[in-house]
Amino acid sequence: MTFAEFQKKYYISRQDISRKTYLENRKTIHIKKEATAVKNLDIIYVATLKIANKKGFQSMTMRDLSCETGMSMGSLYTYFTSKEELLRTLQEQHYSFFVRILEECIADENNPVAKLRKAILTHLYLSETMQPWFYFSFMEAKNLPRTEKEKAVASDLATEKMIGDILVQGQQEGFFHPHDSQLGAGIIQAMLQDWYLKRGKHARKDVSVDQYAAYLQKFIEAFYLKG
Amino acid sequence: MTFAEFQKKYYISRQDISRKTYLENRKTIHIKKEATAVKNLDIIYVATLKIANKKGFQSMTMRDLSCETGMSMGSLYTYFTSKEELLRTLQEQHYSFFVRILEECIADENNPVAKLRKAILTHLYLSETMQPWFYFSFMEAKNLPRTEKEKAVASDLATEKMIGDILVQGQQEGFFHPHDSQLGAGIIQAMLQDWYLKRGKHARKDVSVDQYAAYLQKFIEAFYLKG
DNA sequence: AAGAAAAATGAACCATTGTTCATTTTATGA
DNA sequence: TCATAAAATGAACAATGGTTCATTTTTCTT
Repeated sequence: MTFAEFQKKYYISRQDISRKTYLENRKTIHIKKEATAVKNLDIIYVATLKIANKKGFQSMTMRDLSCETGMSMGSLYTYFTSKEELLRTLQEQHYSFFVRILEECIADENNPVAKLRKAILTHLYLSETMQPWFYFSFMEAKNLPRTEKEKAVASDLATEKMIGDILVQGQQEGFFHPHDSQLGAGIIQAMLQDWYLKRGKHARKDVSVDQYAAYLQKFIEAFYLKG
Repeated sequence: MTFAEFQKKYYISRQDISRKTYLENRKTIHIKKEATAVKNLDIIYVATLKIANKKGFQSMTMRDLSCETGMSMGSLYTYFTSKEELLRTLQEQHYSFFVRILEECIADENNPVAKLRKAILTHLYLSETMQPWFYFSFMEAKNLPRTEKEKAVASDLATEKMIGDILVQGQQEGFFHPHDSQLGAGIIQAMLQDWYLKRGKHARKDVSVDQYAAYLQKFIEAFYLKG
């Protein structure tokens, strides 16, 4: 699967994240019409990620957000009860979207070599699709409220464990060299993170996600794959 | 060279960073006795990195810093003129320390295989020695004042270029496979960054910097080294 | 088109936080 | 031991920024 194919298959507009936000927070969002709420929630999310990724969420003022979204202060507060609640909801909704797609993608492969390839590819494609949130999630992790912070840490470990498990399986079945799978998983994860943390650099070098994925693949397989 | 040997050879107490800060900022630091200034600057730097790495520099209040250092608000302001100036000085002084040691360490190797090993090892050892600052520098890069931000970006690119140059040299001299050296340098850098960005995780796994270095070495050489 | 419901507005409020400075405490040296 | 310089103090000030709500504007319905 190429990135173009991935986008076609898993394309879900950003608005679907806003829609779920609205449906799950009807009590606190004082807007009656779904269309209005979804449209504005999307604007707020995009603006928040844009500003926060430039100057940090703490440094982003509600006036900044008001300016960027074109909405008044009071209007913003009909969509969430506080700045912290905005952070919480944004994180929660994007995270649950990420988990859903990831689980949908993986698990149909069985051969460890193919499984590793699929896992790496899916992660890269997802982080490409949702780059602003991946970056945000990494950089703001320490500022997240408790529950969301724990989810972020758990998600990080889950990703690492997923890769580690594939490495272990590959070793047991004789496909991979018997290297330390924990260290290996950590390093592979670091390579995956580099893609969304250094997006600007990769863009400047004109490296596509497919080129990056192919290079990673070769790099990793040179060390692990037997024969 | 092991990490223990590196520490012995390049050990410079943190106070040397404070001392240089004092000597270069005598006009703004309203303290007459060097010993007093150096001691307190060190306390301030350590506390700042500690708090900022936990909650972010913007979220750190001067009252937090006063509490952590045990110094009064007024006292803090005899060591720098503003919170931003503290950030600037801290970054500038640590960065110049880092560059000095890095340049001292590298450049005596000529064979590209040895050179790559030395570069990786030195970077890991330095980031181990100055972990709080490395982490800080990565996470706060976007909040740094203009000059310091540019230095941080330049430093990042310089590290990548250094690695890339070694890869190119190795390819030209026939030691390395002809892989894309730019992509390779970026990925190696990502592996190096993982060491100081995920310090807690590595500590929990009881991985020493020497173990990590050895693993990286093998990983990278499996892909690049011929034969 | 008019009335009612929904949505948006932004000035005002107040807690927080960077910064200062008149005063107190500590260190120095004769 | 006392006088003076050095250093530290923390309450007070001013600006910033999150939050609210009485009012206005827009949208919908009949």
